[in-house]
Amino acid sequence: MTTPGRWPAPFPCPRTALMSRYAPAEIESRWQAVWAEHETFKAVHSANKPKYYVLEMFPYPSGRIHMGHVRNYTMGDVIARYKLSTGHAVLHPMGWDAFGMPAENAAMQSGGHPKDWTYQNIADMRAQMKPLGLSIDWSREFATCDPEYYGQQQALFLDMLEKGLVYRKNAVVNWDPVDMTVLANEQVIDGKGWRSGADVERRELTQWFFKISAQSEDLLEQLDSLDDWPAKVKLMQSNWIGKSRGLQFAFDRTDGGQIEVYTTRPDTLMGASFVGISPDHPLAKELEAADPKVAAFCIDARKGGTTEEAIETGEKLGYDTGLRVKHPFDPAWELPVYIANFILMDYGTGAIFGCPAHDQRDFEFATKYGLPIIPVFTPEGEAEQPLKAAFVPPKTEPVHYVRGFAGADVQTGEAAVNAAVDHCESRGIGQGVTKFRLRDWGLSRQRYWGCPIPVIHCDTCGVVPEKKENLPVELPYDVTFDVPGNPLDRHPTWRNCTCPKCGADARRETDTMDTFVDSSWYYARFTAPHAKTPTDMAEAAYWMNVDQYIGGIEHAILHLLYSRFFARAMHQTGHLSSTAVEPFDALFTQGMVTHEIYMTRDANGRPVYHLPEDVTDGKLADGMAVEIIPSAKMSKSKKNVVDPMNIVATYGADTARWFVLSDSPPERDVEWTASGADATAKHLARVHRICTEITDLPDGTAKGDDDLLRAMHKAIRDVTMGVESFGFNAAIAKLYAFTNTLAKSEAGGTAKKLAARTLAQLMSPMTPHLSEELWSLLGGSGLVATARWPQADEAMLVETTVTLPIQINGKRRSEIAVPTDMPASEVEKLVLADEAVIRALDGAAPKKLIVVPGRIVNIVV
RNA sequence: GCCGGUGUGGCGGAAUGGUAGACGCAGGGGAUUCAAAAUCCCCCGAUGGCAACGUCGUGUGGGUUCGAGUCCCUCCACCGGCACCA
Repeated sequence: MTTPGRWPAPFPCPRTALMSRYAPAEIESRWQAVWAEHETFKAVHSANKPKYYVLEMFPYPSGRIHMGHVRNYTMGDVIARYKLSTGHAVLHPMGWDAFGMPAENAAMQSGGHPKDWTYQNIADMRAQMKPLGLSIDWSREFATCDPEYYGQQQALFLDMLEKGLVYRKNAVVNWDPVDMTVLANEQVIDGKGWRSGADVERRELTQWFFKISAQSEDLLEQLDSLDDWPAKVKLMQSNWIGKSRGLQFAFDRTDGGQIEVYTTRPDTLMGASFVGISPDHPLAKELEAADPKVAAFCIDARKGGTTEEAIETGEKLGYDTGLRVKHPFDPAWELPVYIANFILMDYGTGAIFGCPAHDQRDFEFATKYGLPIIPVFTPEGEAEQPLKAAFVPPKTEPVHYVRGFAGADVQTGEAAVNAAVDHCESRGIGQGVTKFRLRDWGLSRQRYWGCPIPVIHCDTCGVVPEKKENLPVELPYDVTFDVPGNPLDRHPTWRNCTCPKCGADARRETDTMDTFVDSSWYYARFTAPHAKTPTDMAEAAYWMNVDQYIGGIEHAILHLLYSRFFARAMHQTGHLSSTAVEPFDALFTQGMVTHEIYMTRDANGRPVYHLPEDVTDGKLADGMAVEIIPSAKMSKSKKNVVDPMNIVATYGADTARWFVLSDSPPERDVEWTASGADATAKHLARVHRICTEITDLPDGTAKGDDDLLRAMHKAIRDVTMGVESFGFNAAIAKLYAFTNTLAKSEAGGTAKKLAARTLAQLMSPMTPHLSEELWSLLGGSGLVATARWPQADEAMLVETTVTLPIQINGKRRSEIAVPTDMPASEVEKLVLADEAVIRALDGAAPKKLIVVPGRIVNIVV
C-alpha cells in the first residue's frame, strides 16, 4: 500500500508531497494576514451577543518579550479564542504599563530620554508579539505614558480629590543623604543606597495619599463574593487588610501626661514589662529636641530602609527615656518607657506595651535590656516555667491563664481578648477598637517618568487643583538626568505657573504618581480607549467586568487590592457603575517560566554565566564543562533566558504556544527545555502529516468508525473541560491521546475526516495557525477561529462495563470487569469467587466488604 | 521575622479520599532503509525472583480512615509578597 504524501513514494504527487511538509513560517504569516484582513478579533459591542472580556496583566515595555509573556498571553488567548467560538463578543486588548523607573535608569546610564526609550521598546515588543498570532484587538492598544491616557488619569485624580478620596500627610521615605534623593525599596541594598553606598535614613516627607483605608471593611467583606478567585489570593488580601479587635487605652505617666497605646492582646496586660514608642512618635520628637542623647539614639533608630522586612529582621534597638508609666490595674506598678526602632508610627497609635512572654520581638527586646519576662498563660495542663522563647500559640487554641483577669482560667486567646476588652471597658480603662492593618496608599513619587499630579501650590490659596480644561498636564520633554533627583523639581518654566484660582505666581506639584495608579484602572479604559472622559459609561456597562483576569501571583496583594479600590473610587466619582466595583470576576494566577543556569568561573573565581544556546551537553563550544544550577526564573543577569523570537524563528509560534501550555499545570512554574521544544515541533508535524494523509482518503465507512467517534466525543468533552478549567496541560495530554487513537484508527475515510477536523478544531485555541491550515485542507467551512465549538454527544460517552480494582486490606490484588449498573450484592459475589481473591484470602473470612459502585472493592480481613 | 504557596520515577508532570506514575521528554531494544534522516512498534520507579509473584515507594516524622500523593499536626527545603521593582 502506498501512502500518499510520504517520501519517497512510487508515484509521488508533487503537490501533495509539498503540502505534507509542515512549514510553520509560511502557514503562520498567511493565516495572520487572513485574520487581519477579516478583522476577526476586533471587539464589537453587539447587543444580541453575550460578551466576554479576557485580560492578561499588561506588560512593562522592557524592550524584549520573554517566555513568561508568551505563556501569560497564550493562556489568555486560549480562553479568548474558545469564547469566540462559543458565540461571545470577545474583548481581548493589549496595552503597555509604560511609566516607571527603568526608563529613567536607562536615561542615566546611556543618556537617552525616557520617552524615546519607552516608545522604542513598545515598538520592539509589539513587533515581537504579533508573530505569536494572539487574538488581540490591536485597535484598542494604548500606553499609560500616552498623554491621552494619563490626562484622563489626572481627571480621575481631580474627581477623587473633590470627593475627599485624596489627601496629604507626612510619611517616611528612604533617603540617600549623599545623593540627596529618595530611593525606591529595591534601590536600598543592605541598608545602603545602591549608587552612593551611604547609609539610608528614614525621613519624613509630605506626600499625597489615597484613602484606601476608609474602604477596609468593604474590601475585606467583598472578598467573599469573589467565587472565582484563588482562595490563597483572598487569604493573602484578607491578612493584608488585617482586621483585628483590640483595646486602646492610655497609660498615665508618673510625671503627668499620658501615652495612648493600642494592643491586639489586652489579655496579656498582666505580663506587661515596658512601654515602647516609635521614634516618630510626638513624645519621642519632644524628647529628641530637648536631649542630645535621645537625638543621637533617634538618628540611629532611623537608619535603614522603610520596608517591614528591614524593620522586622533588623537589630532591635531601644532607649530608656527614664519616663515611667503606671500599670492601669496597679498604680504602684511602674513600667519604663522605651523608644524602639521596630515600632511603626503608621500602625495603631505608634505606641505599644511589650509582653515579652508572648511576643518573640518583645522577648528579644526584654532579654537584651534586662526587662522582666512574666508569663500570662501556659500550655493547657503544663505548669509555669521559665521561658527560653516567647510562647505564642494560635489565638484559636485554648491555654491556661495563670495571670488572667477576665474570662475562664482555660480559654482561647480569642475569647480572652474579648473578655479582657469587656473587663477593661467596664472599669473605664480604654475601649475596644477594631483596627485594620491596611494603611492609606501613598501615591507620591519624587520622579520624572510618571503621571504628573495635577495640582498647583499657591502661597495664598494653598493647594489648588488644576482646571480640567488644562489637562493633560504634560511632562516636559526638555529634561536631563545628569544629577540625581527629580528633573521636574529643577525645571523652571514647567514648575513655575500661575494659580488657577487667584492668578498669582505659583508652583506646580512636581511629584508624579506611583505606577500602580496607572495599572489600577487600565482595564476600564480598554472598554473605550479614546473616550474624552476616563470611561464611556455605555461601553463600560457592556464590557465590564473583566470575565477572566490572568497574571502573576506576585500581584496577589498590591495591584489587585489597588484595582479593587480604584473601581470603587471610579464608581463614587461616576465613572463606573455599581456593578463594576469588583472589576475582576475571575482571576487566574500563572507560574513563571524557568530555565537551568549555566555557569563557569573566571580566573578570580567569580561566576560567569552562559546562554543556553551556547551550551551543548553540558559543555561550551571550546569543550569546557559548565556548572548547572537548578532552574530559576529567567533573568538577563543569569543569562538563563530563551528568546521567544528565536523559538518562533526556528519552530514557529504554534510550537512555542503549545509547549508553554503543555507539561506543567498553568499555575505552576514551567521549565523550558530545548528537547521539549523539539518534541513539540515533531508532534505538530506529525499531526500535520496524519491530517494531510487523511485528506486524500476516499469517503466511506469501516468497522473502526464507532471506536473512533467515541474517542472523538470523549476528546471533545475532556478538552472542553480542560480549557474551561485552566487545565491546559491536561487538555493537551488528551489531545496527544486522541492523536494516537486517530493515527491507529481503522475507521473509514468519512469518520476519519470528521475526527481530523475535530482534532484541528480542538487544537485551535493552542495552535491557531496549524489548525486553520488543517481545517481548510479538511474541508471545514470558513475560519476555524469563528467556527462553532464542537459539542460532545452524551450518547457516545456512555460506558457499559467498568473495571473494578479489588483491594485486600487496602492493597490491590486483582480486578474484575462488571456491567456499570450491576448491584453491589452481585459484585460482592463475583469478587469472592475471584481466583486471585481466593488465593490471597487463603481461607480467611473477610471481616468487611466495601463496594464503592463504579470505583473499587476493598476486602478487610 | 511575618503572610501565602510548592515538594510524586532520570526529567516535566497525571491521579472527585478509591489500581500511584496518565500524557510527554530522555534512555534501551526492534522494524523500515544500500545507508542515513524521518517514521513505526515494544520496554522503561526501586528491589528480590527463571517465572508466577512478592517487598518497598509521592520531602521528614507522626495521626485520622476499610483505604491517604490527596485530610490533620510537626519539622525540612525551595518559591512569591511584605506597602517606592513592575
